[in-house]
Amino acid sequence: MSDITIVDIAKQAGVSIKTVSRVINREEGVGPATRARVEDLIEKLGYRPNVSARSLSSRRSYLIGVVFMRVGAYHYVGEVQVGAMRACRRAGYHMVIEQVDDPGQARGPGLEQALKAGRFDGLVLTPPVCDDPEILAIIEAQGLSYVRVAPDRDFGRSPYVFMDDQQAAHDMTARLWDLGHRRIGFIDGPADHGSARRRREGYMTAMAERGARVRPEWIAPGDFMPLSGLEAGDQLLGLPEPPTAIFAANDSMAMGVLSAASKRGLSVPGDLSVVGFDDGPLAESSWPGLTTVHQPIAEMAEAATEMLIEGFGDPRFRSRTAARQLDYHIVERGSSTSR
Amino acid sequence: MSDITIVDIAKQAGVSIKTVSRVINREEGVGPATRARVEDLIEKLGYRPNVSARSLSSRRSYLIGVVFMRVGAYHYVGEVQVGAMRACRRAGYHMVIEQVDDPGQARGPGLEQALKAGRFDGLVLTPPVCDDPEILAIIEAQGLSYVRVAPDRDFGRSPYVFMDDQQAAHDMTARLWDLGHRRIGFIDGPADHGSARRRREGYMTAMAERGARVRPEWIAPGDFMPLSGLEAGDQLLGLPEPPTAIFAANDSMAMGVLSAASKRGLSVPGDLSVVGFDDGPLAESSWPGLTTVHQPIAEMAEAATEMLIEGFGDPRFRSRTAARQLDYHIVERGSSTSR
DNA sequence: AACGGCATAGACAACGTTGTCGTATCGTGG
DNA sequence: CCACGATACGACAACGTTGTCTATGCCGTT
Repeated sequence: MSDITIVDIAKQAGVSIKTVSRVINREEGVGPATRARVEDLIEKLGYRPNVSARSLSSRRSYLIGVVFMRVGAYHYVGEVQVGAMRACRRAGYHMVIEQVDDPGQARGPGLEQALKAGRFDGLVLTPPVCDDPEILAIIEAQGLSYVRVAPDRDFGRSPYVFMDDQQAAHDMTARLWDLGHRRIGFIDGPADHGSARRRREGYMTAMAERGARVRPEWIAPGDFMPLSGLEAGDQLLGLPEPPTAIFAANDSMAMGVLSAASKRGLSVPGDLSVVGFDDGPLAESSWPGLTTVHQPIAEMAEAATEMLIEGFGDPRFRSRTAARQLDYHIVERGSSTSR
Repeated sequence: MSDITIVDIAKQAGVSIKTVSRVINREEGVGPATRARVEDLIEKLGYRPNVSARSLSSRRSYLIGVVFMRVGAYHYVGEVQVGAMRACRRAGYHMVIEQVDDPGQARGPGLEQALKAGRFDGLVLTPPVCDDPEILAIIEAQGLSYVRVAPDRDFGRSPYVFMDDQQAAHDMTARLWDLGHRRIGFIDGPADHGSARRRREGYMTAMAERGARVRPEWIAPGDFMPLSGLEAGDQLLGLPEPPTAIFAANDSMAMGVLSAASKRGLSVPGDLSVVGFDDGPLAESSWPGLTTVHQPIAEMAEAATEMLIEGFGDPRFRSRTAARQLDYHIVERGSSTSR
């Protein structure tokens, strides 16, 4: 156990504990010589301030909560954690993760209690938690700062980080077009899902810009799960004039399309190009590898955490509707090729 | 912000703060009437003890660190977190996650600093961190309690939780045998990976018990990645007398085998049965669904966290070589059938 | 009646840091 | 040479809890 305290450092340096405190916190009012002496001692003894004492006194916990819901892909949450962790480390914060299993649980012993315990200097919220009005209300009632990652609405409610799903889908569609594909199918996501909607619109816009008439039967419904991709793919490939390329609104459904193709004995990308959206682990591990849009999830979480930390001390933080946009990019793998 | 403190409760209840403290901590020495009155008041005012003050005074942080390395599957880490979170919630602990990106980083600003800050009542270590001697040394130097999940060696070094990989692989092999398969291929994992070795041994034992001679070419090398599964599958299916069933040492490689089969125009499970190990998200999302061994990852992490929390206060905790074994089960999906 | 023991409760000092305010010391301008 | 402001530092009281020690009341026993 790290038994040395600020008092030990102060004694050995021949200064008061307050001076040591000043050095630790990079406050001014310490002469260069004194500062150096104290810093050396801290280094030498391997002293680390006790975080509990620190937060008790300063009313800051140096703790950031990352709130998420366990839906579908572990991948998303995992990437968020990686990014948030990077930012936390840099700023000397720790990261506590808080899981909300279902909206009802928010008021149970879970989230609310955790928030009330007086921890957390701020929160990073990920979808779909960041769009849950009940949870937002609880958080705001506690007076906590928070930043949202890829929120779907209430953009003015807090700072947030996002990427342009629509433009990304547009680019991907344009890419297929440039490869010579003209009959391009699209597999939609859940109806109430904002990202899914934006992706569909990107597809539609790109097609329209190129003077292509999107036939209604080219757009098949899906729910982001692989099985729905299989069914939708089956449906599209069963058309009298089937598409030569299929753009699924996420990777999982694209995987389903690969299965559908294999069921019909079609080779990918020879007979059919398939592209997805997300660049999750599935995209790499499928065969052939999936051409898809890379979402910078870790980077978005990192940026969000950064914004949060920078905003501490600013009382008007919550109303500052800062937003940061990050870039996607298209990852070319084996599942798409020119016609 | 939760501005009410133990003092407010004490005043309103007409008792001393110490008595309130006793109620909170379920200590004895409080009369039933007093206890009830205090409890009501706590409930009514929504009071939650300030964790910083608590840990400063009690030298307990009510914080548990989950240490992991970001390798391969998000799924594993995700499940670990789910399980550990359950145990933490029950016991009123919070969960801080600490990522070790590579062994070298352990001594960098990352893990060691985090540990020194005097946080963490204990740690839960997951593979492969739990087998890293350097990291274990750092942790032990801090005098921290820890429990390992599925360690691969040094079993006497700390309490741990595990499942019987060998028996599971044995059962799975027996199952294929009972379905009528006689030529059963096996795709191995990385050479230095303990679980992989145990799974192979389970397969070998089961075959041997049934009097089957395992031809060397039935065992193909792999590295737990899907591509290696594809190659190994290709190799096995290219044999003059190809196996009728392939058992891959993990799900990712089993996915590769599915691709290999589809490349050769073989239908699964009609022409070939394929089974895996892990029951990760791939197993559900593949087509056909993968028959596989379900590893109770979340449950193992939960048990480990429980052991950790129960062990607090026991100074000889680390040397208590308690171990808890959890059960696997086989999940039947569409990728295997009788011959 | 006196006493010991138990159940219940409170007073007070930690815990290790930061915030507030006070005080030397020093250089500088008048 | 003095007044004065800046600079560098320290004393001391928070912060909200728990740990330790002590006090009170009540019961049963002798």
